[in-house]
Amino acid sequence: MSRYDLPKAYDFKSTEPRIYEMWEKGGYFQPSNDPRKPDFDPAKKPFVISIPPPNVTGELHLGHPMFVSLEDLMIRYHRMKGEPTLWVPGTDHAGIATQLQVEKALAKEGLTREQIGREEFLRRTWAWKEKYGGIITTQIRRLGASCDWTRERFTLDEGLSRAVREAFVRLYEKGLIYRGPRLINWSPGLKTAVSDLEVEYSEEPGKLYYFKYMLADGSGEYIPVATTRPETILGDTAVAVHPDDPRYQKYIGRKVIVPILGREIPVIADEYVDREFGTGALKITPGHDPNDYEIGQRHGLPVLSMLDREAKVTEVGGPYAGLDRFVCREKLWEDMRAAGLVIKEEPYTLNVPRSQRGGEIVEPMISEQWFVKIEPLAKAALEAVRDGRIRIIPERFEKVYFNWLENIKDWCISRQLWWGHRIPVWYCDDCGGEMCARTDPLLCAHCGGKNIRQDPDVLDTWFSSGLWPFSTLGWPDETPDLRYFYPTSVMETGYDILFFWVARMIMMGLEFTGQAPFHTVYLHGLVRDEHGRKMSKSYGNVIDPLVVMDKYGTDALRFTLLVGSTPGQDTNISEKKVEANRNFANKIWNAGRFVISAIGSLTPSPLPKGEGAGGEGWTLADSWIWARLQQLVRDAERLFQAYQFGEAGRQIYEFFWSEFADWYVEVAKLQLQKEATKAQTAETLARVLDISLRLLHPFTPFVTEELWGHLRRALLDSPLAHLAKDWPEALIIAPWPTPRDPEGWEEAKVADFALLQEIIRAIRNLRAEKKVSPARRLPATIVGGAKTELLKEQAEVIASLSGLDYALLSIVDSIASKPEGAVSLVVGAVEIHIPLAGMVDSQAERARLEKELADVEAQIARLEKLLASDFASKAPPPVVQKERDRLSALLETAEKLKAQLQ
RNA sequence: GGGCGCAUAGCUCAGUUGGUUAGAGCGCAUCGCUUACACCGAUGAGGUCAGGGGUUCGAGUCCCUUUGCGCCCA
Repeated sequence: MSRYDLPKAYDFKSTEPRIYEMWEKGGYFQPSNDPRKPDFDPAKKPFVISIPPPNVTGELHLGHPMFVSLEDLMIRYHRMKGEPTLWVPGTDHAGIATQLQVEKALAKEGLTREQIGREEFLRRTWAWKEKYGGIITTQIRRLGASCDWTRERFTLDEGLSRAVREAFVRLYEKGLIYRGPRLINWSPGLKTAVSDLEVEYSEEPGKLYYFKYMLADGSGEYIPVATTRPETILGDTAVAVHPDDPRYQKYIGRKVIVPILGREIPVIADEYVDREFGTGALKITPGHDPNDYEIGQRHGLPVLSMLDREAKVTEVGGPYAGLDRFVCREKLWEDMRAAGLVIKEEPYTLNVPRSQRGGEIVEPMISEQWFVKIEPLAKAALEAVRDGRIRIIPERFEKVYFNWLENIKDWCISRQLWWGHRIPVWYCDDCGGEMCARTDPLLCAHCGGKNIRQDPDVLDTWFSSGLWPFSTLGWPDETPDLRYFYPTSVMETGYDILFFWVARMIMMGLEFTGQAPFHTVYLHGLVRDEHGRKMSKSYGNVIDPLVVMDKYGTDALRFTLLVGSTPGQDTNISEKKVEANRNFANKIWNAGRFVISAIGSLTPSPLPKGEGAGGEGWTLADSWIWARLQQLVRDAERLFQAYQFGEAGRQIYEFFWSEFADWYVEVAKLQLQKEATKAQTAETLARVLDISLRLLHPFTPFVTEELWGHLRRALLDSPLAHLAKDWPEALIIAPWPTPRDPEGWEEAKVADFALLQEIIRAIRNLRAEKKVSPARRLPATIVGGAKTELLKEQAEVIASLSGLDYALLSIVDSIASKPEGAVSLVVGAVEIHIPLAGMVDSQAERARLEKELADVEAQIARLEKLLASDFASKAPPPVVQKERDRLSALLETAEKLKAQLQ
């Protein structure tokens, strides 16, 4: 195989790993201007993204390729623009998820974490992380991610742990962290608190239970009450009615008796009560319901915890103590029925709070937890978006963001887990003192006692993720990286973690660094299956990105995700789409092969003068493709600036396939056969391919890098070596094409070429309709009118692309009468007569022309009406002119058609 | 209950300062292995841009409204 004899189909399997290694080893992922290096220039403005850290032991799913594609695209674009570019990679420790996996492994050995103890458990978890933690980053590499792996971080590594500690201590010292018993969401299975955000509500069929709250005075009177959770009766401390409810007003201030337990509790009045719901009387369980908790606070009601950490009934439940919450529900209800307290049950749709992790029913309960007083932080975060320091794309998510921050509740940050950042607070058993410290204390700061112990809880993983944009750069130290790369530029992630993560990063960034951590938030949508369904294992519609990449290549997957998505909008993916884009990668490859072989066939010869392809000596096709390419460069740049990456990709795709490959390459085949145009054609092919590959590189980095390398070597070995003399050694750092203003000649050339395309299409269409064999070259007479000169010049192109016989093609200014036995086509002012001896049915031919004339006349009528209306005076002149031009072309066509019908 | 999104060709989707006969991919039909590519090429069929109203010379695009689906928050 000779040097430029490339395989017929693009082989991504052998290419991708090789190219990635070349990039990484070549150091291209590291910023071109680096504070670690001696020639560092602090004045250059960098472009920085911190990766949304995937779970360290997580599995690759389509969400990863989505964010990697978008971020890598932005990073590559800015890198090619010559900006110092840094993409900081890393993973997070995913407290609950990882701990669950390790516990699962333990369970296989018949062990629990309590049995082996905290220390041993953590040792095992670290071992687990070492074993599986590299998988996800390897997979992210496979996606082509050009992040600086020398700066990879992990939320539990030493530096970041110090950042977490520092952040906690600062908030603590500022009085923004407090500990106390509050109503929180408790996960009985995991035995930890979870934050409000980690609870999802699902509508499920259930029952509404109606029963009697007997008056304590022994009158036999009762208040009917409805509840969805009868077991919580055991924790009731009041019954509430609406103050204006005539049914129950008389009971306000009196006492009722808790069923079975016999406790006396008051009847209170509160406007919160919805008179329409149930019976209009509400049982109040402050210990197990957020709304009841608030009512309880208002009325100073006692708070009873009737469930323990495992959601079993406590001693508050008297005879039911020790029962599981759901068993208790049944039992209590039966007992109440026996006691004649049950009124009825009816079917009811419940709103069941479930843990986002694992799906078990979460129990609101009172628990001693750590909280961040969030309001001051939220205020600052609101302000940063309101005043434009941070912009969210798409904009509508700003509203969502405001709404959440305006109604935010204090953040429960403690988790009763072992895997995570331990809360840096110690308690003294001697004096009861509490201390929060940056370094582990040995003695009590208050009494000097040795009997101190650290709070057993760890912090919510999102607490450390919130520090990510600056902790990864070295904070709290004023490192050179932090000084230069912070604030970062764009935060790109899914809209589903706007609250979880983005908002918290903004709050923390402002609080700890005084600066917004990034100026732009770009939110992508969720990836769904081809019919818009959420992917789920149980449904069996999960698409595994690794399988897809094995089958179609990384570029195909990336292109599919990038082009198929709009900011903030969910996107549906199917293998079919990826396959289509695999075909596109192959198209790029083969067009490239063609160009390279054209370059390889060159012998030294002079080139026409003039820059680009608009000047003297360039053919119409040369000028046309150059004009179109320059337009593409302008459009792509505009779209990139507007974060319209998908649209940019589509336009590049369209250009490459439908203009460059389908038309220019076809014309080039002809031009390459002639000595006079051979060199310039190869040059144009090379230049257009080069710029196209640069534009495509952020979308499909592998195939473009590979091909560009071949193109570069082919050029350097050819008489066109000067074209590539300034090119760098790899496409990844090749300059992004600079948009240039049009030079003035473009419009006419594009219009001329469009006429050729129309003529060629008309002839091809005729051939297809008349079933003329593709091999058969047809004679033709083209009557060009004002365009005769142009058509004569382009006769070979027309003949070649439409299958006419060049030797039997005559192009004339005008013609006395239509040739006998010929089929006639009309394209604007141009007539084409093709003799199709024996194939022309004059009857049918006449009908065809008549139909065409009718169409044209309908359009003429429409345009004449339009131009006679206010449109002519009110629309901008260029728009009007366009319609006038169109009309005159139609009039000419009609003219010709009529003549033919005579 | 509040907020947001979506509804465009059989399917999946583009269409961002409103410009006048609406685009792509897949699928479908007919033809073709022409020396870059059958992971291809050529040609074609297919749409009252969810319904109604309004603004405008002009609306898929802006405003109001109805219907259906989805999401977020409470």
